[in-house]
Amino acid sequence: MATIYDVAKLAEVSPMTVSRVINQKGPISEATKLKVEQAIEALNYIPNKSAQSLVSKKTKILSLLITDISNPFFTKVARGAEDKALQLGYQVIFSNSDEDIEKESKYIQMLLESRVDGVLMAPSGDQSRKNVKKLIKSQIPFVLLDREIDGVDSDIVLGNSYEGTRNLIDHLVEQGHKKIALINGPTYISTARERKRAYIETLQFYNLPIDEALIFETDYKQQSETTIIDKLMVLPPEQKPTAIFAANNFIAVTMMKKLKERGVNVPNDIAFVCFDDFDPVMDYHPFFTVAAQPAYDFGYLGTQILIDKIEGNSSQTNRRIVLPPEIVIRESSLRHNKNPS
Amino acid sequence: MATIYDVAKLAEVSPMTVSRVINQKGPISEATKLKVEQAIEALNYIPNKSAQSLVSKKTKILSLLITDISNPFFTKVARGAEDKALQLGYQVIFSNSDEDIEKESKYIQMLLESRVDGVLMAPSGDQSRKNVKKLIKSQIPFVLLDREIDGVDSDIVLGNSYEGTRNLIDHLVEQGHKKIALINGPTYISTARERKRAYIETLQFYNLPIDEALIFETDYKQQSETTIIDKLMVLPPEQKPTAIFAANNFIAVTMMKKLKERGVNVPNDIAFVCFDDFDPVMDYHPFFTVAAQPAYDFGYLGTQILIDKIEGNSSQTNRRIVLPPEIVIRESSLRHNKNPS
DNA sequence: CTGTTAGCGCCTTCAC
DNA sequence: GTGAAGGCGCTAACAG
Repeated sequence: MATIYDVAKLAEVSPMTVSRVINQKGPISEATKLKVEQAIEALNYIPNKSAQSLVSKKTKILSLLITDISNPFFTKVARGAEDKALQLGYQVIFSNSDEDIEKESKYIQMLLESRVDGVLMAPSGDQSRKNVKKLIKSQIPFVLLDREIDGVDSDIVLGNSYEGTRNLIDHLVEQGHKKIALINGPTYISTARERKRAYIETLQFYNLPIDEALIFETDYKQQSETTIIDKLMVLPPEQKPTAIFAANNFIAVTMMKKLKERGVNVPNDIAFVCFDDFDPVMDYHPFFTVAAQPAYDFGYLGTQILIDKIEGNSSQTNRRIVLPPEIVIRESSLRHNKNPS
Repeated sequence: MATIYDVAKLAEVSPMTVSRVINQKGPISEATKLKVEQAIEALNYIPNKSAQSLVSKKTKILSLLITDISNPFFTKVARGAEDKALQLGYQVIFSNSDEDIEKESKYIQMLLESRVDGVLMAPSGDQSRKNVKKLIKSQIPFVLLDREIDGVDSDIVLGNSYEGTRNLIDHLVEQGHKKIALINGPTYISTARERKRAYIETLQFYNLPIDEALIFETDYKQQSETTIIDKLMVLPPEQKPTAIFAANNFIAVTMMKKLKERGVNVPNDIAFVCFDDFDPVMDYHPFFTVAAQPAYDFGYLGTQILIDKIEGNSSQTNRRIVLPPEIVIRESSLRHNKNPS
């Protein structure tokens, strides 16, 4: 692999001159510039970023640390992040923590070693505080995505979990539901806390009772607790919920599968709503009533803010961007009244 | 940010000794090792990968160059790649070419500059040959995913497009269909070529006519040609297809949307099948009959092969792994005979 | 078991 | 407009 010296020799100039033409800075005569470019071409010379980074202390690499790219929500976040990164000349390394603090910590260590210029992170929960502290200690800029960490103030792009939840419950109540089960994520994750708070406060607003037997906590992962449905189904008729609110899309899918196994029909036997949308398949064959978040924008805006920080175009105060979810009412929460199509 | 020299000074040893404990190689006495570790801790020292790379000529970074992470197919590929990479101590940079050779070329340049140790690539088409040549010229190991490039022999992991298509058509013919439209991807992409070949040969096998008016070519992207459905719908009854085969999931979604707009019911008015699956939402609310590919394995195995090549554990001959698709028959290709549920 | 020397490829600084 | 010297942080090769 050719180096700047090889090019210099061929072009009969100094390495410094070659460096100048590569980086297009400093004064160069057209003639020598041409010679150098020909030499670069002839030798198939490609600048070595490791060497550049060593000097410049910039890698032009961002780290995107999410919980699971398989979740359509994070897929869109990733797409948004990558688009903005490309625009601004950065590359992005992605990592899946799987909601596991150990895995997350391992990645934090790796990204510190890589000297990435900045980090976009959807923390696995409040326990991520220690990892964020590491970033701060190493002075590497970061932006949180989707989830806050209790007690840390930082730049962040997230959705309005409270509002989305309230609107979803509003809808359910309008449909006549009074007993609504909440199948939540872990409350050490800020979104789950907010969704629970909104659930409770909205029920209270409607003077509906809060029944602890209808509130569950599982995790946001693909395989969540399937016994919840069983517990719900054995409840006496006067306590059994007529609607379920799942706190994210993965929980929704797991619960729906279980309901189906149990022979429970949605929406006729029980209504169903959830947070987060699915992939574009829903565009033509909609089913779930959801609070859909602008996930692409989480990534896109988060990356914009991050790069602003990296390049020092940023204000000192932390930015906090809260994006509203869109309530999309579909079949899963609407009791069939006409002939089914 | 502390360097190896700072650590050396604090621990009262030479930088080389520090290097040895970091890399856990070479003989070290327990005593000095401890001293060094304490110094590392005290200074919050983290090895600089750029510097290591400059010396070792290894970055421990892989490039995953796909067309669009938003496609659930590639999402799974990415997940598989990342899982295997982590196992083996690599990080992965991901990029979306959007089926655009220009964008792909730009990324190839970037990854060459980054000196990634290897590349996993789903080429945008046969025109990607020039990019692959660049990789070869720079001697950087690569593995192709999902798509072959006409005229290039390489390690590759892909699906069996021919078999998947044949099985899908078999199914349609069994359902009594004789006029089946093909809405294909661009034939400069190997999968589209194979799917077309299988489509034609299978129809011939059944002594069914090949009607050019039923064969279309659009692209594999999210927004494909929507006039195709219009063209299909104005065909005279004796020519109008009773079934549609879409060559990938994005095409399927676009066509389904258009059919819906046009008031055409699937599967009652027309049957529908496609290549590639969607996200897990389908697990409980299945609709599309598909040839589902083991996308996760594409990424997982591809990464395994790539790292084998990088680390020289590889045989000289190129490996070619062809994974069979799974035909999943669902609602979209089955005419309703009972009361709809 | 530990240290010294030299160099990876590039760029900053300062001459000319 | 161009070049020489030195150093970024680390490690291979050799010495002791």
